[in-house]
Amino acid sequence: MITLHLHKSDLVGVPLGHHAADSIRDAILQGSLRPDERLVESAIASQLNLSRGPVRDALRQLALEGLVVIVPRRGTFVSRLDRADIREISTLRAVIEGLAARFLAVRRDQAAVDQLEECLNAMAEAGDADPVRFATFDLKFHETLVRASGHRRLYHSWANLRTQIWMFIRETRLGNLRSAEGTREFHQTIVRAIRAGDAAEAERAARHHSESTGPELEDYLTR
Amino acid sequence: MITLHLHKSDLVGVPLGHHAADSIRDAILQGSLRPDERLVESAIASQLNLSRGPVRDALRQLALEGLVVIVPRRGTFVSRLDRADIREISTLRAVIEGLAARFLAVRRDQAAVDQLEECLNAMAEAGDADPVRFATFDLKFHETLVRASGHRRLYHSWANLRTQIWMFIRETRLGNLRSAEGTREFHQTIVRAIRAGDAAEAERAARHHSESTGPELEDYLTR
DNA sequence: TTTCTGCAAACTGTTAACGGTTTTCCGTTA
DNA sequence: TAACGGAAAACCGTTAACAGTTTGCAGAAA
Repeated sequence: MITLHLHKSDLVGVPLGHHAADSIRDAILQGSLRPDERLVESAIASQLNLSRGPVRDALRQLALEGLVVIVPRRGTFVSRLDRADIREISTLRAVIEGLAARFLAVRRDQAAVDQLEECLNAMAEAGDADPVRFATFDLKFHETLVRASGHRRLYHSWANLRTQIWMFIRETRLGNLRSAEGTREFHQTIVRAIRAGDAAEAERAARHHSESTGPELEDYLTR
Repeated sequence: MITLHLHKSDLVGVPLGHHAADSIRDAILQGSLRPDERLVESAIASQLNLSRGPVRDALRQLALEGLVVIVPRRGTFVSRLDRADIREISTLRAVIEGLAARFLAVRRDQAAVDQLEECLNAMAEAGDADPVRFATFDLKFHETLVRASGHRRLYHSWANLRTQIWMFIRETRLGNLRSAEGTREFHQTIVRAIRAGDAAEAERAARHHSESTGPELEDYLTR
C-alpha cells in the first residue's frame, strides 16, 4: 500500500486524468509500485480523491506509454521488462531519433542547435559528479532533437516512449555503465552532423547512439 | 446526418468501445463523416444505442490512429490531412517498415515469407482489373511484414497508422498513381532480400518503397 | 447594416451507481 | 496433506445523472 500524490498545479483546466497519470507514473518511477503489481481503479481513485473515470483515462495513457499492461476484464498491472522489451525499446527509439536527426539536419534550425548545445554544456558541467543532473540533460537533449525535427507524429511516438527512455538513461548513469564523457562525445557527433546539414550522417549517428544503449542495459536491468 | 452501423459480432466479450471505434472508422473511410466535421459524443452514443463512456473510449482510440483530433473542452473533429501530414505519415511508416524488414530478414521465418508471397500472388491475380482486391493484399503484405518482425512495439506503432496507410494505398490504386505491376515489383525486391537474409537491403528496400508513396500522394490527396 | 452583450442551449468532464464476470477463500473430499 | 468445488467478495465495463464551460443566437447599441 502506497500513497500517491496529486501534483501541485491542480484546479486548472487540465483534465483530472492527467494528474492521475502523473501521480501513478511517478510512483512507478520512484519504485513504490513494483512490476506485476496490480493497479485497482477504485483504490487509486479514492487515494487521489476522484472517481474511476479519470483513473481509467490515466491507465489507458500509461498503457500507451508501456508502463502498465491492461488485460481486459482482468485488470491493470505494472509492466515488467525483459530483454526482448529492452531490445524493442532501444531499436524503436533508434529509428525514431535517427529520422528526427535527419529532419533536423535538413531544417538548419539554429535555435534548436543552440538548445542542443546548451544541453551538452550542462552535461559537461554535471560530469560524473552529478549523475541525475547529467541524465536530466541527456534526456532533454534527445527530447529537443525529436521535438525540433518538426515532425509531430515522430514526436508523439517518441513521447510515448519517454518514460522508458528516461529509465534507461537514468540506470545507465547510476549504474555507471558508460562514462559521462563518452556519452557526451556521442551527442557531439550528432550535433556536428546536424550543424553541417549532413542528413545521412546525422541519422546514422543518432540511430547508432540510441541503439547502442540497449545491449548495455540488457544485463543490468533484467538482473 | 449519417447512420453508423454496429458491427455484426456483438454481445461478445469485446468492449463496446471497440465496436464504436469500428463504426466511426468505417464512416470516416466511407466518407460519410467529412474532414473537420464535429463528432458529438451524445449523438454518436444514441445512434449506436449505448452510453457516452464507450464512445469516449472509441474517440480516444481514433485520435491515437490520427483519424480525429480531440480539443479539450471543445470537442472532437474529423482530421483533415495536409501535405505535411502526408509527408509525416509516409516517412514514419517508412522507418517502421524498414526496421521490421530488417528484423524479419534476421529471423528467417519461412512461414512468414510464405504469407508474404501469398499476398504477392493475390496481387498479381487482381492486377489492374480489381483495384480494391489489389489494395487489400497490398495492405496485408505490409501488415504481415511488420507483424512477423516479432517486434511488438513496432507492430503497435504500425497498427496505429494502419487506417491512414490504407487510405494511401487505396487512393494510390483508385487514382492510378502507380502501375500495379510496378508496385508488385517493389514488394518482390523486399521479399527477395528477406529470403536472402540480407538485413540491410531488406531495410533499405522496405523503407524506400514506403517513403516513395508520399510525394505521389501529396498532390492527389490535398487537391 | 454591423458590432457588441447577455442569455439559453449544448456539450464535455466528472461522478456515482448497477450488472456481470473474475478472483479469492474456505470447507469438503480423496 | 493436497486437490477440488462452491459461495462470497472484489473489481471491471457500462450507464445515467450532475456541474461547469463553451457555443450559438437574439436583441441592443453604434
